[in-house]
Amino acid sequence: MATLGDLERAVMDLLWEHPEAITANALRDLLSQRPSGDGDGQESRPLAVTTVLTVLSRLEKKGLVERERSSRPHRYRAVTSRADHTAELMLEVLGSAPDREAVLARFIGTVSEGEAATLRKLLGRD
Amino acid sequence: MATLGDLERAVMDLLWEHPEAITANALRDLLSQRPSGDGDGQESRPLAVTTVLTVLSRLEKKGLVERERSSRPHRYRAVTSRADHTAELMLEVLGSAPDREAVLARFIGTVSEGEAATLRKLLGRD
DNA sequence: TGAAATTTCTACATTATGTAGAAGTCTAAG
DNA sequence: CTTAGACTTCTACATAATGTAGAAATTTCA
Repeated sequence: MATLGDLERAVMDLLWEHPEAITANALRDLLSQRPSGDGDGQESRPLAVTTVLTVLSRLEKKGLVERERSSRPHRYRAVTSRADHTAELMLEVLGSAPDREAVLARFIGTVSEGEAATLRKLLGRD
Repeated sequence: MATLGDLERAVMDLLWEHPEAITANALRDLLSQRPSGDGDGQESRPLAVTTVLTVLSRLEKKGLVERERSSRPHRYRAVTSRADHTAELMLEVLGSAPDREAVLARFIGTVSEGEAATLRKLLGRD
Protein backbone atom coordinates (compact mmCIF):
# COMPACT_ATOMS: atom_id res chain seq x y z
CA MET A 1 0.00 0.00 0.00
CA ALA A 2 3.03 2.19 0.26
CA THR A 3 4.48 3.03 -3.13
CA LEU A 4 3.34 6.00 -5.16
CA GLY A 5 3.60 6.50 -8.89
CA ASP A 6 5.64 9.33 -10.37
CA LEU A 7 2.74 11.66 -10.83
CA GLU A 8 1.23 10.85 -7.47
CA ARG A 9 4.61 11.50 -5.97
CA ALA A 10 4.97 14.83 -7.74
CA VAL A 11 1.56 15.89 -6.51
CA MET A 12 2.34 14.88 -2.95
CA ASP A 13 5.62 16.78 -3.08
CA LEU A 14 3.79 19.92 -4.08
CA LEU A 15 1.16 19.46 -1.43
CA TRP A 16 3.84 18.92 1.15
CA GLU A 17 5.53 22.13 0.15
CA HIS A 18 2.25 24.01 0.41
CA PRO A 19 1.00 24.80 3.87
CA GLU A 20 -2.37 25.96 2.51
CA ALA A 21 -4.84 23.71 0.77
CA ILE A 22 -4.77 24.39 -2.97
CA THR A 23 -6.94 23.73 -5.99
CA ALA A 24 -6.43 21.19 -8.72
CA ASN A 25 -5.86 23.97 -11.20
CA ALA A 26 -3.14 25.50 -9.10
CA LEU A 27 -1.53 22.10 -8.84
CA ARG A 28 -1.68 21.59 -12.56
CA ASP A 29 0.11 24.90 -13.07
CA LEU A 30 2.78 24.05 -10.57
CA LEU A 31 3.23 20.66 -12.15
CA SER A 32 3.67 22.09 -15.63
CA GLN A 33 6.53 24.22 -14.38
CA ARG A 34 8.74 21.79 -12.55
CA PRO A 35 11.05 19.69 -14.72
CA SER A 36 9.69 16.19 -15.18
CA GLY A 37 12.44 14.46 -13.28
CA ASP A 38 14.57 13.03 -16.07
CA GLY A 39 17.42 15.15 -17.32
CA ASP A 40 15.82 15.69 -20.70
CA GLY A 41 15.18 19.40 -21.15
CA GLN A 42 11.85 18.60 -22.79
CA GLU A 43 9.45 21.24 -21.44
CA SER A 44 6.71 18.63 -21.77
CA ARG A 45 2.94 18.58 -21.68
CA PRO A 46 0.64 20.53 -19.44
CA LEU A 47 -1.55 17.92 -17.83
CA ALA A 48 -5.31 18.05 -18.17
CA VAL A 49 -7.00 19.16 -15.00
CA THR A 50 -9.02 15.96 -14.97
CA THR A 51 -5.78 14.06 -14.76
CA VAL A 52 -4.80 15.95 -11.66
CA LEU A 53 -8.27 15.46 -10.22
CA THR A 54 -8.08 11.73 -10.80
CA VAL A 55 -4.75 11.50 -9.06
CA LEU A 56 -6.02 13.58 -6.18
CA SER A 57 -9.03 11.32 -5.78
CA ARG A 58 -6.81 8.29 -5.68
CA LEU A 59 -4.54 9.90 -3.12
CA GLU A 60 -7.60 10.79 -1.08
CA LYS A 61 -8.75 7.18 -1.20
CA LYS A 62 -5.30 6.17 0.02
CA GLY A 63 -5.70 8.53 2.94
CA LEU A 64 -2.80 10.75 1.97
CA VAL A 65 -4.86 13.71 0.87
CA GLU A 66 -7.83 15.51 2.31
CA ARG A 67 -10.14 17.83 0.41
CA GLU A 68 -12.25 20.76 1.44
CA ARG A 69 -15.55 20.15 -0.26
CA SER A 70 -16.92 23.31 1.25
CA SER A 71 -15.03 25.83 -0.83
CA ARG A 72 -16.14 25.59 -4.39
CA PRO A 73 -13.17 24.83 -6.39
CA HIS A 74 -12.28 22.09 -3.93
CA ARG A 75 -9.01 22.58 -2.15
CA TYR A 76 -6.60 19.80 -1.32
CA ARG A 77 -4.00 19.37 1.35
CA ALA A 78 -1.69 16.59 2.50
CA VAL A 79 -2.97 14.77 5.56
CA THR A 80 0.45 14.23 7.09
CA SER A 81 3.79 15.97 6.70
CA ARG A 82 6.33 14.46 4.39
CA ALA A 83 8.57 13.65 7.32
CA ASP A 84 5.76 11.76 9.02
CA HIS A 85 4.88 9.95 5.86
CA THR A 86 8.45 8.95 5.21
CA ALA A 87 8.98 7.82 8.76
CA GLU A 88 5.83 5.72 8.51
CA LEU A 89 7.08 4.13 5.35
CA MET A 90 10.36 3.31 6.98
CA LEU A 91 8.58 1.73 9.90
CA GLU A 92 6.40 -0.22 7.55
CA VAL A 93 9.46 -1.62 5.85
CA LEU A 94 11.18 -2.33 9.11
CA GLY A 95 8.09 -3.79 10.69
CA SER A 96 7.90 -6.76 8.42
CA ALA A 97 11.36 -7.87 9.48
CA PRO A 98 11.70 -10.54 12.17
CA ASP A 99 15.23 -9.34 12.74
CA ARG A 100 14.66 -5.69 13.46
CA GLU A 101 17.83 -5.19 15.42
CA ALA A 102 19.98 -6.58 12.65
CA VAL A 103 18.27 -4.27 10.22
CA LEU A 104 18.81 -1.29 12.45
CA ALA A 105 22.47 -2.19 12.73
CA ARG A 106 22.90 -2.15 8.95
CA PHE A 107 20.86 0.99 8.77
CA ILE A 108 22.89 2.89 11.32
CA GLY A 109 26.07 1.87 9.59
CA THR A 110 25.07 4.00 6.65
CA VAL A 111 23.88 7.33 7.94
CA SER A 112 26.25 10.27 7.86
CA GLU A 113 28.21 11.36 10.91
CA GLY A 114 26.08 14.45 11.26
CA GLU A 115 22.96 12.39 11.26
CA ALA A 116 24.48 9.95 13.70
CA ALA A 117 25.04 12.88 16.01
CA THR A 118 21.44 13.90 15.62
CA LEU A 119 20.35 10.41 16.43
CA ARG A 120 22.48 10.31 19.57
CA LYS A 121 20.89 13.51 20.69
CA LEU A 122 17.41 12.20 19.98
CA LEU A 123 18.06 8.99 21.82
CA GLY A 124 19.39 10.70 24.87
CA ARG A 125 22.00 8.98 26.98
CA ASP A 126 20.05 7.27 29.74
CA MET B 1 12.23 -0.88 -7.91
CA ALA B 2 11.61 -1.75 -4.31
CA THR B 3 8.29 -3.45 -3.78
CA LEU B 4 7.79 -7.14 -4.18
CA GLY B 5 4.57 -8.96 -4.85
CA ASP B 6 3.16 -11.46 -2.38
CA LEU B 7 4.56 -14.50 -4.08
CA GLU B 8 7.90 -12.88 -4.73
CA ARG B 9 7.98 -11.93 -1.11
CA ALA B 10 7.15 -15.46 0.03
CA VAL B 11 9.91 -16.85 -2.14
CA MET B 12 12.43 -14.36 -0.82
CA ASP B 13 11.44 -15.17 2.75
CA LEU B 14 12.15 -18.82 2.13
CA LEU B 15 15.45 -18.11 0.45
CA TRP B 16 16.43 -15.87 3.32
CA GLU B 17 15.70 -18.63 5.77
CA HIS B 18 17.78 -21.06 3.78
CA PRO B 19 21.52 -20.75 4.01
CA GLU B 20 22.04 -23.22 1.17
CA ALA B 21 20.94 -22.63 -2.39
CA ILE B 22 17.84 -24.66 -3.15
CA THR B 23 15.93 -25.85 -6.18
CA ALA B 24 12.68 -24.55 -7.56
CA ASN B 25 10.99 -27.81 -6.68
CA ALA B 26 12.10 -27.58 -3.09
CA LEU B 27 10.78 -24.05 -2.99
CA ARG B 28 7.46 -25.11 -4.39
CA ASP B 29 7.14 -27.72 -1.67
CA LEU B 30 8.00 -25.25 1.04
CA LEU B 31 5.54 -22.77 -0.40
CA SER B 32 2.70 -25.28 -0.46
CA GLN B 33 3.17 -25.90 3.25
CA ARG B 34 3.21 -22.43 4.72
CA PRO B 35 -0.19 -20.80 5.25
CA SER B 36 -0.92 -18.29 2.53
CA GLY B 37 -0.89 -15.26 4.78
CA ASP B 38 -4.60 -14.53 5.19
CA GLY B 39 -6.34 -16.12 8.14
CA ASP B 40 -8.48 -18.35 5.95
CA GLY B 41 -7.64 -21.94 6.80
CA GLN B 42 -7.88 -22.83 3.12
CA GLU B 43 -5.01 -25.23 2.48
CA SER B 44 -4.85 -23.85 -1.04
CA ARG B 45 -3.24 -24.82 -4.29
CA PRO B 46 0.22 -26.23 -4.83
CA LEU B 47 1.85 -23.91 -7.33
CA ALA B 48 3.14 -25.20 -10.63
CA VAL B 49 6.89 -25.40 -10.72
CA THR B 50 6.94 -23.14 -13.75
CA THR B 51 5.30 -20.50 -11.66
CA VAL B 52 8.08 -20.68 -9.13
CA LEU B 53 10.64 -20.63 -11.92
CA THR B 54 9.11 -17.55 -13.43
CA VAL B 55 9.18 -15.74 -10.13
CA LEU B 56 12.77 -16.78 -9.55
CA SER B 57 13.78 -15.47 -12.95
CA ARG B 58 12.15 -12.16 -12.21
CA LEU B 59 13.86 -11.95 -8.84
CA GLU B 60 17.13 -12.78 -10.53
CA LYS B 61 16.61 -9.97 -13.01
CA LYS B 62 15.97 -7.66 -10.09
CA GLY B 63 19.27 -8.68 -8.60
CA LEU B 64 17.80 -10.23 -5.50
CA VAL B 65 18.47 -13.82 -6.41
CA GLU B 66 21.41 -15.67 -7.83
CA ARG B 67 21.32 -19.09 -9.45
CA GLU B 68 23.86 -21.84 -9.79
CA ARG B 69 23.59 -22.85 -13.38
CA SER B 70 26.29 -25.45 -12.88
CA SER B 71 24.32 -27.94 -10.85
CA ARG B 72 21.60 -29.43 -12.97
CA PRO B 73 18.44 -28.71 -11.24
CA HIS B 74 19.52 -25.09 -10.87
CA ARG B 75 19.83 -23.93 -7.33
CA TYR B 76 18.84 -20.51 -6.10
CA ARG B 77 19.99 -18.34 -3.25
CA ALA B 78 19.32 -14.82 -2.04
CA VAL B 79 22.05 -12.38 -2.99
CA THR B 80 21.82 -10.37 0.22
CA SER B 81 20.55 -11.13 3.69
CA ARG B 82 17.08 -10.03 4.62
CA ALA B 83 18.50 -7.55 7.09
CA ASP B 84 20.66 -5.98 4.39
CA HIS B 85 17.80 -5.88 1.99
CA THR B 86 15.47 -4.30 4.50
CA ALA B 87 18.06 -1.75 5.54
CA GLU B 88 18.60 -0.85 1.90
CA LEU B 89 14.89 -0.37 1.44
CA MET B 90 14.75 1.88 4.45
CA LEU B 91 17.61 3.95 3.13
CA GLU B 92 15.93 4.15 -0.22
CA VAL B 93 12.82 5.53 1.40
CA LEU B 94 14.79 7.92 3.56
CA GLY B 95 17.03 8.99 0.74
CA SER B 96 14.29 10.63 -1.24
CA ALA B 97 13.51 12.95 1.65
CA PRO B 98 14.97 16.46 1.64
CA ASP B 99 14.36 16.59 5.38
CA ARG B 100 16.20 13.51 6.52
CA GLU B 101 16.76 14.70 10.06
CA ALA B 102 13.09 15.39 10.59
CA VAL B 103 12.30 11.93 9.31
CA LEU B 104 14.83 10.34 11.60
CA ALA B 105 13.33 12.21 14.51
CA ARG B 106 9.87 10.78 13.81
CA PHE B 107 11.39 7.42 13.23
CA ILE B 108 13.31 7.30 16.48
CA GLY B 109 10.24 8.34 18.35
CA THR B 110 8.65 5.04 17.46
CA VAL B 111 11.15 2.30 18.13
CA SER B 112 10.91 0.35 21.36
CA GLU B 113 13.09 1.14 24.35
CA GLY B 114 15.07 -2.03 23.81
CA GLU B 115 15.79 -1.05 20.27
CA ALA B 116 16.66 2.46 21.31
CA ALA B 117 19.24 0.96 23.64
CA THR B 118 20.63 -1.07 20.78
CA LEU B 119 20.84 2.02 18.68
CA ARG B 120 22.71 3.92 21.38
CA LYS B 121 25.20 1.13 21.57
CA LEU B 122 25.64 1.07 17.83
CA LEU B 123 26.11 4.79 17.63
CA GLY B 124 28.71 4.84 20.35
CA ARG B 125 29.07 7.89 22.55
CA ASP B 126 31.91 9.74 20.88
C1' DT C 1 18.42 -43.23 -27.89
C1' DG C 2 14.40 -41.89 -25.73
C1' DA C 3 11.46 -40.85 -21.79
C1' DA C 4 11.45 -38.05 -17.85
C1' DA C 5 13.04 -33.97 -15.71
C1' DT C 6 14.21 -29.25 -16.26
C1' DT C 7 14.31 -24.81 -18.25
C1' DT C 8 12.74 -21.23 -21.30
C1' DC C 9 8.99 -19.06 -24.00
C1' DT C 10 4.77 -17.42 -24.49
C1' DA C 11 0.41 -16.06 -22.74
C1' DC C 12 -3.39 -14.52 -20.16
C1' DA C 13 -5.76 -12.31 -15.97
C1' DT C 14 -5.57 -8.73 -12.58
C1' DT C 15 -4.22 -4.52 -10.57
C1' DA C 16 -1.90 0.07 -10.27
C1' DT C 17 -1.00 4.13 -12.48
C1' DG C 18 -0.94 7.90 -16.14
C1' DT C 19 -3.87 10.10 -18.91
C1' DA C 20 -7.97 12.39 -20.37
C1' DG C 21 -12.69 12.84 -22.84
C1' DA C 22 -17.72 12.76 -21.84
C1' DA C 23 -21.22 13.65 -19.01
C1' DG C 24 -23.27 15.51 -14.97
C1' DT C 25 -23.52 19.40 -11.46
C1' DC C 26 -22.99 23.86 -9.57
C1' DT C 27 -22.38 28.95 -9.60
C1' DA C 28 -22.69 33.36 -10.85
C1' DA C 29 -23.96 36.78 -14.42
C1' DG C 30 -27.75 38.67 -16.49
C1' DC D 1 -34.97 32.22 -12.87
C1' DT D 2 -32.00 30.71 -16.61
C1' DT D 3 -28.03 29.21 -18.59
C1' DA D 4 -23.01 29.45 -20.09
C1' DG D 5 -18.88 28.38 -18.19
C1' DA D 6 -16.39 26.34 -14.39
C1' DC D 7 -15.92 22.31 -11.75
C1' DT D 8 -16.48 17.43 -10.53
C1' DT D 9 -17.43 12.75 -11.40
C1' DC D 10 -17.62 8.78 -14.61
C1' DT D 11 -15.87 6.10 -17.78
C1' DA D 12 -12.15 4.43 -20.55
C1' DC D 13 -7.92 3.16 -22.47
C1' DA D 14 -2.70 2.28 -22.44
C1' DT D 15 1.18 0.46 -20.04
C1' DA D 16 3.65 -2.04 -16.66
C1' DA D 17 4.06 -5.33 -12.71
C1' DT D 18 2.74 -9.54 -10.85
C1' DG D 19 0.48 -14.26 -10.34
C1' DT D 20 -0.14 -18.11 -12.79
C1' DA D 21 0.87 -21.82 -15.87
C1' DG D 22 0.80 -24.50 -20.50
C1' DA D 23 3.76 -25.38 -24.62
C1' DA D 24 8.03 -25.87 -26.47
C1' DA D 25 12.89 -26.58 -26.18
C1' DT D 26 16.75 -28.66 -23.82
C1' DT D 27 19.27 -31.76 -20.90
C1' DT D 28 20.17 -35.97 -18.50
C1' DC D 29 20.31 -40.57 -17.34
C1' DA D 30 18.78 -45.22 -17.66
